[in-house]
Amino acid sequence: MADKYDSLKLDNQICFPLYAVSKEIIRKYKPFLEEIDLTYTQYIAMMVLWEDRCICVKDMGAKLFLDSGTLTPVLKTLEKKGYLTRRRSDEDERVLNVEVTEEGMKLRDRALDVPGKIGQCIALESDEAVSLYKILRKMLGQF
Amino acid sequence: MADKYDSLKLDNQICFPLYAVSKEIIRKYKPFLEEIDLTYTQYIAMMVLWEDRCICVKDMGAKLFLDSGTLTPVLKTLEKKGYLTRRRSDEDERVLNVEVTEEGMKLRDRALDVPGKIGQCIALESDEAVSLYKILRKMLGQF
DNA sequence: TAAAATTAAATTGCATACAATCTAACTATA
DNA sequence: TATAGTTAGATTGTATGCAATTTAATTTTA
Repeated sequence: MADKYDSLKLDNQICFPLYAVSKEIIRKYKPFLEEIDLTYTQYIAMMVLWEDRCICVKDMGAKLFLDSGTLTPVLKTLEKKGYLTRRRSDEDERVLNVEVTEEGMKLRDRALDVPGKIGQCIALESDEAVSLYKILRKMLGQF
Repeated sequence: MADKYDSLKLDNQICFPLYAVSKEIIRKYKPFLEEIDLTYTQYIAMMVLWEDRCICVKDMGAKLFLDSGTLTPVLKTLEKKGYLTRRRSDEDERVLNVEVTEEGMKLRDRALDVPGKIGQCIALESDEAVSLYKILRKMLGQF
């Protein structure tokens, strides 16, 4: 029954369904986020700003698990859209502070129904959602 | 305590940790997969071929949740590496059959220790791994 | 304090992802 | 059976994502 290659079967992977589910959910976000002219990456960047108002690229990267190679173009796009400003720190010129604009804060109200819409797409029992959340958070803590 | 914007906090998202954990694990794969000259996407494509030997692009896409826009260049790269052949079906010229080569099958032996190495990086209790797997599979089934 | 080391972003190069479009081939139907 | 519709892959364009490198600024250290 069991052969030495079982561990390489797609159905026995734990990472693959993680990868696939993640992509599929982000795909579900697309139509809702398009209504407020954001991509998923832009959306999570704005989430950070909606909470922190002003944060440097490094700290935002730490929260989002993204490096400057990814964040720089995303933040430049959001700046062009008028949702944030980018300004070097006065104390340390290496640091770039990203600050949400009034327009950026207004966007939050337009995003308010996105989480609910996504919740409807996922359809997990609440106990499943809780344990999924806990396990993922535990894993994130290990990185 | 609770405000109307709570649902938009990064810490209250279920998709974000899914997205972040998925990326971080794929990053963990990188050094192990580099030893056998594969990227993660190439690795899961090879996994399908190690099981099925010959499969068309559409069916592989259904298994991997990837479309031809992603798969075509991945399969062309794997063809260049000599791990598979690409040939139009005789019965239906629209269909492209992808078949693993002997060289591609040899690669499976070199990949045998990858799952174990990744398992050590993840460090989940076995009950957590089981419920994570079950929940993700259930979600995948809904797409 | 001058040189070395470190740090934060930006840049470059490569590999995905995916929507939208295109092309060729097959199928259904009037 | 001619035509409309459908299907499978490939292509195009845009947006990530990340490793590696670069640049400028700051910190450490000899």
